[in-house]
Amino acid sequence: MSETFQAPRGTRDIFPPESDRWRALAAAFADHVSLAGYGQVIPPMFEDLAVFSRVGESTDVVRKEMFVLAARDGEAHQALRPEQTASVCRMFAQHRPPLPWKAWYAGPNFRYEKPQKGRYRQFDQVGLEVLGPDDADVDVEVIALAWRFYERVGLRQVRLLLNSLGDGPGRVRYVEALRVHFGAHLDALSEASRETLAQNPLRVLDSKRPEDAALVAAAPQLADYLSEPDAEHFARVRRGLDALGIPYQLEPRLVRGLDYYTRTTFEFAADALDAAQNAVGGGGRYDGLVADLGGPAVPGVGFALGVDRILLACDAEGAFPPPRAGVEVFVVSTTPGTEAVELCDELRRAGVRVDRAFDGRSMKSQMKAADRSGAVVALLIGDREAAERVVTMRPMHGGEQRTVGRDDVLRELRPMLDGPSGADH
RNA sequence: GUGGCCGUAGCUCAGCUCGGUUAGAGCGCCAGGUUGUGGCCCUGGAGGUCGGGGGUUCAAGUCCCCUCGGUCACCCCA
Repeated sequence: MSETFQAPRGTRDIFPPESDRWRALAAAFADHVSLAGYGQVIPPMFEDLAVFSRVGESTDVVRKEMFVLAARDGEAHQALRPEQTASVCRMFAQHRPPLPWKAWYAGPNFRYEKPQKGRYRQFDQVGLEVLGPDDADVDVEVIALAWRFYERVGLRQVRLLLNSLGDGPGRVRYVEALRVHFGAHLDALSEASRETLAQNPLRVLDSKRPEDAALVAAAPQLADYLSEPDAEHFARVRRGLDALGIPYQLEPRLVRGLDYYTRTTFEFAADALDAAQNAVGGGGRYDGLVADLGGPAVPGVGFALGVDRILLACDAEGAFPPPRAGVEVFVVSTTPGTEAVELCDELRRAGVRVDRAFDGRSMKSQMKAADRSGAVVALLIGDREAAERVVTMRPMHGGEQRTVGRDDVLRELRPMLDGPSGADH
């Protein structure tokens, strides 16, 4: 067993029909956000280490979960991306596309974590970002697009958690208040949280350790520290969501794992998901990130949705089954000639989905293969058919088989194939 | 990084408690029963260094130690 290779820890090999489902989900997302004017961007899968460092020196993502690439000189300057928001902002800072800039993306990210259900070292996300507008309506649009996407794939048991982290002076005062609050009870705080406090007091609120629960509950409320504009912004976000009938749950302790978030933050929890990792998406505003990456002071807001977890949640809810795949026609040939290769080629060029058997197996064996392929029709070419330039068409789900002229196959076949499920996807 | 549970055919598992002749089943795969025809049925076949290493023993899939891997959870997050 030690001689055989296997996929690296935390990665998975995906086969049909699951891979068909992945493709369908990505296609659904592309279609979904195209309707709202977003264009796809494809950033590289690795970046300068510093690009990701900007998302937060104090975060686990940066401190211990980065897949750092060893360069030839032995120095580490680059890393596989742990998320794509930073890459997209770097793209913006570098190329300066016109504002507002609405971009979506899809693809794998990498975090060096210990795997468990719903958490992998390579995981796929689809997401989008809007750079430029400061308008709360953009926050609403972004959240709504995520919410409607879950609806679109058929998920029902998703909860939207919403918070505002504030920004500017209010944020500074709040962080200071937290530092004072937790600092006064250091001995009551868990070891891990004491360390977090030194790095980023906000994130202590995120602690789920039981020993911290009382202190976290007694902590100052962020809402009391929001500046007037930030409070107004947040109110507008909520009003927009109300208008769209999108339910949300205010979660004052939702600070999220990346340091760049300001003001609106949100997360989507899949309640049907029987796993500890039940966040199927999240995002928020990051008004300072582009500037941190050397760009202009342009505000931004966006989200990322976890493809792996969405699909797990779909499993739990019986939603989004794999699309029909496979072929419609199967060619069975027991002749030594080129009839089968020619027939397959002709039909495929006409857009018919065709497979066949190889290695000169017996007709019985090939018929079994035809059955397994899911084809609606089998086309048989034995010595008799070859000699007479004809093909026997056998319906696989009942009906009389008949023999037609070789040149009439395509025309005779068409009515036997059930329309739309045919040539597309 | 820490902890619980689990590693026997391609897959799902029995056998391990109380060590003992050629390690089993179902499904899947291949072939035959029908010398040109699938699904059901019947028969046969291929396929396993029992995760790896060490130890105990006359004898280890079975007992002990180590190790690797998987999985779930903590932490954190998609």
